[in-house]
Amino acid sequence: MLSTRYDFHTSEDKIYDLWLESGIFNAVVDSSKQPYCVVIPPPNVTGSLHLGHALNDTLQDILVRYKRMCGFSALFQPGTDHAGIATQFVVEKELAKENLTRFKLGREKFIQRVMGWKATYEKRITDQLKKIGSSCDWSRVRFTMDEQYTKAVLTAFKRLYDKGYIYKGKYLVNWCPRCRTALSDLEVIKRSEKGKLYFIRYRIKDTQGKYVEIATTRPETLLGDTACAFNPDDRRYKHLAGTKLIVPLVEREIPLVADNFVMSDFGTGLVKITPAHDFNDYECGKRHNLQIISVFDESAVVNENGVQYKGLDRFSARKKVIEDLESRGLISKVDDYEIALGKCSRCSEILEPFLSDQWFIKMKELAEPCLRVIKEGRVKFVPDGWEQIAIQWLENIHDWCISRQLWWGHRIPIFVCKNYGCLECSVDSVPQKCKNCNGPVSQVEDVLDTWFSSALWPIATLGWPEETPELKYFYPTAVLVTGRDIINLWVSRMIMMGLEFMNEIPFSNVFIHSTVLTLEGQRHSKSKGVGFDPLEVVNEYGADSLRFILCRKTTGLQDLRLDKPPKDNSIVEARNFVTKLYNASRYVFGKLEGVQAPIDLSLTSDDLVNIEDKWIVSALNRLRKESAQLLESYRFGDYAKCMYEFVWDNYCDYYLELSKSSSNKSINKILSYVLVDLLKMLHPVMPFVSEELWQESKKYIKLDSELLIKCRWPQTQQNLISADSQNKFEFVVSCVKAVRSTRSRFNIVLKEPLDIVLSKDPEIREMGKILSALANVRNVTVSDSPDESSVCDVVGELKLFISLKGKIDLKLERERLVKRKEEFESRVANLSKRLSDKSFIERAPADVVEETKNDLAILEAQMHETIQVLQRLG
RNA sequence: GGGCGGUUAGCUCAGUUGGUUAGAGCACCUGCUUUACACGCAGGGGGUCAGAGGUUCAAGUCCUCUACCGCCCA
Repeated sequence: MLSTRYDFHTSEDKIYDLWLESGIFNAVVDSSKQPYCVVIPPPNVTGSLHLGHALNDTLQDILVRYKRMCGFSALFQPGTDHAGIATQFVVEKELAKENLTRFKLGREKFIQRVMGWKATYEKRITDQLKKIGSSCDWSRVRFTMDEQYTKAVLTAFKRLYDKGYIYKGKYLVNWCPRCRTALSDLEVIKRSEKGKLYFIRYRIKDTQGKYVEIATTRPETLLGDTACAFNPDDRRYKHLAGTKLIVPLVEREIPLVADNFVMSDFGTGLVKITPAHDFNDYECGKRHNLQIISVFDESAVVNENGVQYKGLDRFSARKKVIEDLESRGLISKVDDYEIALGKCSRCSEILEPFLSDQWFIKMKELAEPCLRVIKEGRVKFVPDGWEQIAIQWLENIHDWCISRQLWWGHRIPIFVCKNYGCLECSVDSVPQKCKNCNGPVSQVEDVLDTWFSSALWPIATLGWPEETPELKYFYPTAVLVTGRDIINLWVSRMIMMGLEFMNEIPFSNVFIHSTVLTLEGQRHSKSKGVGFDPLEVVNEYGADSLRFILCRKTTGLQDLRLDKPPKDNSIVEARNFVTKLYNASRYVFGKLEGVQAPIDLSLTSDDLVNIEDKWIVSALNRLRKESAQLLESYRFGDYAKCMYEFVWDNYCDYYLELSKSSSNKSINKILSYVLVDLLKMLHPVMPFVSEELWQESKKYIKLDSELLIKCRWPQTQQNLISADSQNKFEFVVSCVKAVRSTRSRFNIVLKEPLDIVLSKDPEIREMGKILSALANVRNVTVSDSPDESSVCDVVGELKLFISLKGKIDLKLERERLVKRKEEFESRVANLSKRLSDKSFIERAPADVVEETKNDLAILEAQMHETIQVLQRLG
């Protein structure tokens, strides 16, 4: 016999091993089956998984397990992402603890260090995924820097390069001075922060005391000013066009130009132009052929162009510049001002626009087909609406800066000739000398943006550029499950690459799940000590509980709030549900214990003797259809909810209770039949406990599969659905509720039997048995003139009298009935009013009018019955 | 500034194409050692559906505006 509580600690590892041994996770290219492939969004090898990963993974695993049970050949593709900047950042932090830097180590040794880190965290991540039950094909784990994967990345690069889509150039890019690399615009976090607006006086050349006043939020960049500008429509400055100004402190002569980008209502309407350190200024500089003077080095420290400020970091430089300006009386005013800042999405450092040599991909050609498949709905976003994020981005697409000045990543396969700078892209071999001039060559130092490699994830994990059987069979994949924050960074780019290299979309559906937040609305973050670690919850409550609650809470909302007890009891709700299922199974097994042969589940209508038997089997068959439909349409929350309600309310509260006194010889068969089905339908969301119970039930029940995970999803049997049985049973349940409610009102314990009288024969023969079992009703008789000491409830279209013989508190009962009566009256009034409204009769559809008339008739009857009962009470 | 989502019970959320009395879980109150389960059973209280206006015979549901919260883009 099983213990009263499910011991997930001993069960989970054991069950997972059982699955592993069975080989069921291993994907098979099987032409007799339909493929179903889900690629996991590869977690970064930076650290351990958080709740967001747990959610992401749970949803995918639910889909994969469901589809596998539907007979698909499933591949749940696991793997991890090398995450260039992020991983390099964490390893550099480790080095710092040892007083080391990557430069001290050198590129090769540094890469070794990172590889060590990767090995540790890749294992940690896969272990975590196993802990929460993911049915990934572990024989196919991929890493974005694997040899095969690297080949895919470099091949993709070369093909794009050969097509002329990749170019190199000196551009102003978003630069992280801490990571010392360029970033793409999508990796910039834009924030608005409190800052200052400085009003600084620039002397007009060839005058002694004449100044103009400019406004800037970054006074230190004046060291690199090469112009000042105003809007050509601004009357205040028109007359000064063409004059020269002198930059304070560096005493450089610069022109005053007119340019449309200047907003006259900003500051004084006059701005300084620093093309090397501001994106707008850079464009302005191009328009006016301005000189570009860079005053920072790659760490944002002032270089020799900043003369006396050389060696100061940008923040100290600002302080010093302000001091010097003030001492010269050149600052006329300082205002508070909200400034827009770009921060590094990895290390939060304030970014600096930086002029440097970078590699870019022309995006127009790639974006167009991607935009088309989204707009045509060939790639469908669920819940719908999220495609707008992609569309908006694709319609304003910018070229993509793909070079990163990092060491950790795929080194750009371009070789530069030292003589003339000739470029050669080579993937298969390392060129020794220049094709054109035989000069010595060296490879570009930069690596590729991580997102360049992850954009290839669906094709590269399946073996591209080789034409592997897996690629042919599993591509395009079925659905991509991910969060909204990487729709553009990742999803759109995967579609582009899929279309470019496979000429086919990578997935037809994109499910965007919620962002997991704490109850207060913060993101869970281990480093900030906010929220909790999913593994901690798995340890305390079991993987099935975590999976269930994440599934249950997956509705269409952009956020999902989840915390740990005692603040948030959701996880307890899930754990209780697991226990409930477990104990219901224990009950069934208890009944089967000692029965000689394992019970055969082939069910015929002969087995369904009682109304509750027909009801539960009918409802079960409806559930088979409903649960499948909900999963097919990604309505995870509703799927969990309908399973929960069926198990708890229908199966446990009613059917199990009734089975205790059932006269049906087939009762054990039906109990088992329903239970086995529930285990199957719960398996996607609660794989461990359902499999554990399946294994246990093998002792008593003839099952069609050794392992639950290998079972076929139950098919709906239309002939077993009976609306009539369900209606009848629901009627009896309302009678049960009426009796229970009366008991509670008059403090009549369950032990004491009650007699009831019905005003009409409801023609449900089993009613007495059910009422007896669920409400301890002794006798049910039919009469419309019950004894004086009865209380009455109107159930459906008849009256239910409960004989109480002196136990009634008349006053209490009268009060209750008056309240009842008033309720009926107001509802009757409502409906009569509606029906007496000519426009309602004329304009509402006939069936609605008919229905309303019916409802009114019933309500009136109920109201009259109630009034009668009241009169009798006196 | 442009686009999107949210606002329903103390909390977290459902509420299908408008149609009787707006639901669930948790929390709360009352009763119960009913041998599957106290991680339980039974009963109960609690909502002017963010606000204003409109469309309609009929609005939590459709339209407009406002407020607040969040996300994306500039």
